[in-house]
Amino acid sequence: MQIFDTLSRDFKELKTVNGKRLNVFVCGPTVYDKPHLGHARTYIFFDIFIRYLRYKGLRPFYLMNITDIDDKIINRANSENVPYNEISRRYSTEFFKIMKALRNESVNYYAFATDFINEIISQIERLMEKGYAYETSDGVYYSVEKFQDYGKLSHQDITQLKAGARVETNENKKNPLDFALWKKRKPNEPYWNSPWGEGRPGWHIEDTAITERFFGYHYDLHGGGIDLVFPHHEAEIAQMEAISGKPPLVDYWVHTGHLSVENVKMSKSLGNFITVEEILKSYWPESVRLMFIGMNYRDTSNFIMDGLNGSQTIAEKLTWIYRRVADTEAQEKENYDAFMKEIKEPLEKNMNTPDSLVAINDFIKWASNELNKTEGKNGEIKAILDDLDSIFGIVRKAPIPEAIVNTILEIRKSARAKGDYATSDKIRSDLSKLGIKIEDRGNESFAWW
RNA sequence: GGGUAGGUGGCAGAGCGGCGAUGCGCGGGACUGCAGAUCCCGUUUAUUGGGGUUCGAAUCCCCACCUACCCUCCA
Repeated sequence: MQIFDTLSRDFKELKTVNGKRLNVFVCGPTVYDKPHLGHARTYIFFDIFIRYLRYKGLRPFYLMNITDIDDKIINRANSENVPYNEISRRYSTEFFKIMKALRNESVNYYAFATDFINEIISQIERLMEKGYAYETSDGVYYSVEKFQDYGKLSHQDITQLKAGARVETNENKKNPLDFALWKKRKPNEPYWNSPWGEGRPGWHIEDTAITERFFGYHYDLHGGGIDLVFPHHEAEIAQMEAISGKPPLVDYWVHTGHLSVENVKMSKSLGNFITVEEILKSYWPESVRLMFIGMNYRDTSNFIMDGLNGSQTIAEKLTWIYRRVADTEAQEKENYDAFMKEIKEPLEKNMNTPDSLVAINDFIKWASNELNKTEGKNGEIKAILDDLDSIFGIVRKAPIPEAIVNTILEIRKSARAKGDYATSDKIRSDLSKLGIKIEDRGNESFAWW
């Protein structure tokens, strides 16, 4: 399949160097607040990407870091007057809860930065030995001028960066672009011991320490939000390739576009951050996923409520179909082959999920028609739904006590037979409030949820 | 100022040299006790602007304008 690589600015054929194994690292969150829709966008995309690779028969190892020590975490801890690790524990727990709620289940391992302090120190020591790092009164810094390729990922010219950028003022640094590998302890800050005294790791070094431990000097694919390209991923390249002397760090750099809300950039100051928690109070995770499937992952996209409402409609159609065939045995026959081909093909072209959605809609239309005519195609419909769910996670299979629902339907049926529509309508509307929809087809009724 | 990615109907969003998809929304009809779902029809000239290449351009080239992201933490 083809995938767009940020470094080469081109589509590249995805090849593995290790048979079916594919080592993948995606930048996880800094856990100092609740996840918002932008996080959902990025992590749902990578979840579907990995699910699809597995569906294809590859064996990706999906590694994600959790930044559990950082200025933001410390600030939040100070403002709440609690230890830093209470903040990181609270919001990492929240993050995992949200990931599960969104049906992002493909991560193999979450690596907490603070569990890799030894690896971090080891990397900094090696950078010092090789002359890429220097110590100052407040920390250890990476000297970007020592690394010839600095800027290659974001296609920046270091001298140009100096020219216009607002750069942090730090008298101790040789170059304003130099970034911290180790930050020496200030009063009331958490710390670990190191050859440079008590302190804590810089942000960029966490990720290379973790990936070196799991994957070594080189791995297949690195993902994250577009905003991380510079300086974060640039710094990762500088660190690991300087240490190893064996570029490249990774073969494919994959970045997701940002999400705005009702045409306004999401930001704390504007107060328009929409948390995933809030959205999931009113919408199914399947709907949220379908909404993002309808967007190209690389585009800067705009979230509008109408769009999510539309996705909810599609999610409900899929569920309606699923309920009708839930008890059927899956059959992978000709219609299954034809629809799955149409659905998979766009994914081969840089995960063009909007085009897959077209094929999914074709399937919905076909399946609805078939279900109105005959039961002959139910097995194939079931097989397609199973695959759709394993690739995209968009088929809702909520467990509801069917026996009870069926009993209620029987009661309602006799009410209708007597022409007692007041009762039958009340049952219908009450169940609807519980998320159970009833449809009448002649004398018989069908329930779904 | 520098870098990068883009500009297609009310909204979302494909197509990337040869009738401009698809979904949502909206309008109408069939069906229904009603509703929902489903089905059918419609939504009349939607490709930022201007040049160029070509028999033919949304698609390739040039110019302009506009947008987003990055150059500070950010998915």
